[in-house]
Amino acid sequence: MNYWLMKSEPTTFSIDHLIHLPNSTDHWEGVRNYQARNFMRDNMRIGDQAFFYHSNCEVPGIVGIMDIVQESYPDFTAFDPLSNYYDPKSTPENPRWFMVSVHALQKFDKTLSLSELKTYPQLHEMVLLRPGNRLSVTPVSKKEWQFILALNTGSQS
DNA sequence: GCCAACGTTGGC
DNA sequence: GCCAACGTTGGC
Repeated sequence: MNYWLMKSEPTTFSIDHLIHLPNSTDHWEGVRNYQARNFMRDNMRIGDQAFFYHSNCEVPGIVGIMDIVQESYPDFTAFDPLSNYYDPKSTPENPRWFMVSVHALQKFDKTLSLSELKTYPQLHEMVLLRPGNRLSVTPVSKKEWQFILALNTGSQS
């Protein structure tokens, strides 16, 4: 099983949005970066788990946990001229962008902030924390995953 | 809202 | 295939 971190701007799509959908499940739309796409398309498997990360907001950080419930399929928002994610170069015959389906497992009581994550030497190698990293989908090592989960023991909802 | 870092585009 | 110009991301 692999572990991931997936970013979303909460004003666009937050963990609360996800939790309140039927089955707390939705497609993860709008990834328009090749490296992030490749992680989703080539490496994500059903049962993998991912941190839900809020970016570009007051307190950026990890806000909960998801699991992958459907492996990659074409991101249909790319086909919709009315979508913010429309890309005329992606067609149903030859899709360029892909999405997975995610399911919320848990929301943390409190955001595990980026600034706190940066204080732990155990996390210094995290892809998220690498200088200049902007990838919206990044791998998380098993050790990093377990360390972060342990930080939240006792503060889960 | 600023801006550094990075990715993409497109002329040549 | 180089690389300058431009657009985007996302912390601050």
